[in-house]
Amino acid sequence: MLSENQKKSLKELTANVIHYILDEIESCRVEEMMNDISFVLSLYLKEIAEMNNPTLSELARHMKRSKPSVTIAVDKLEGKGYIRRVQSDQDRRSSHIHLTEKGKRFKEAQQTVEVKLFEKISNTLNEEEVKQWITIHKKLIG
Amino acid sequence: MLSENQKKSLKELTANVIHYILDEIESCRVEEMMNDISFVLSLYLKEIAEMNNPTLSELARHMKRSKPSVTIAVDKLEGKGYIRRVQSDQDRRSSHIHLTEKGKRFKEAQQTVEVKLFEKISNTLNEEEVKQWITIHKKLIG
DNA sequence: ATGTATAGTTAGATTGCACTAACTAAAAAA
DNA sequence: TTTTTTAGTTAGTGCAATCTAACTATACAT
Repeated sequence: MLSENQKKSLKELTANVIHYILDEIESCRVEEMMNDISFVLSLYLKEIAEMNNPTLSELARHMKRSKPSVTIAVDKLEGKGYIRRVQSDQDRRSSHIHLTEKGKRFKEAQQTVEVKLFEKISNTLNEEEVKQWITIHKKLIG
Repeated sequence: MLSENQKKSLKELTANVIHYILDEIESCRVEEMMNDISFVLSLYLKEIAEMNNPTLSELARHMKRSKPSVTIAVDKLEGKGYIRRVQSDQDRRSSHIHLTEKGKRFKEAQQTVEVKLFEKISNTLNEEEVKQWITIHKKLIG
């Protein structure tokens, strides 16, 4: 069992860790392309990057948006050069949404937070602590 | 030095940890009051909760928004019962923005992510691992 | 006391993103 | 073959959030 003091310290630290991560994410977002595309468009792009060349309908289902809304978002992302539509061979009605090189760069930029955390861990902790970190987080999220 | 395999594993795990946290945050937000106030209003409310009964101008400065924008946001939050304006004793032009009980409940709801992580750590890890977690994260964010 | 600066609001315009309804074209089912 | 379903777009609407400009009322400085 943890003592009350340990609990208090742990609570504060978890709060700080969350804020640390959120701040990192925020600063990445601001740096990257917040002046080029809106927050909402970045969510669409993120979802596209995570799915595997989805069709517009699949994307609409995943994001729980109407198809007209998604059409407009995809139009904008295509206009900005982040994605392109590639007509399906199987179904001539539908297109698959592919990331362009610019879109892939966005995806990498999104990963910056992970990379930062990874580097922080590699650079800050010694080997033993890294092993502990891995063991602990496998348990936590597993 | 870490081996290539260890690096790979660590990279994957950091990415998973970030996603885990983001998913938790997302689910909290959706559960709580996303049907009552918009994402943007929740950012205003969060900032108000973090500041100490700010005036409208102070809030505008902190959020880098124009005063008319903030006026409207504060009107909405007041209309929804999350905050109230309290006229300043020193300066009759200005009001301080106070959280209502409902607003305070929002603040607590925002803290749910931290609480969840705290509980996850307390419940999942043994005492030794908790100590390691604390040591490691103090180093990481310190 | 008079002039300038500050706190906040109102008015009006713009933009982004969401929706429904109605449509076209293709696919699937009858 | 004809009917029904599906993929996606277009048109039209509404709301949220932002801005600037102009305003009122108070505070501060000269």
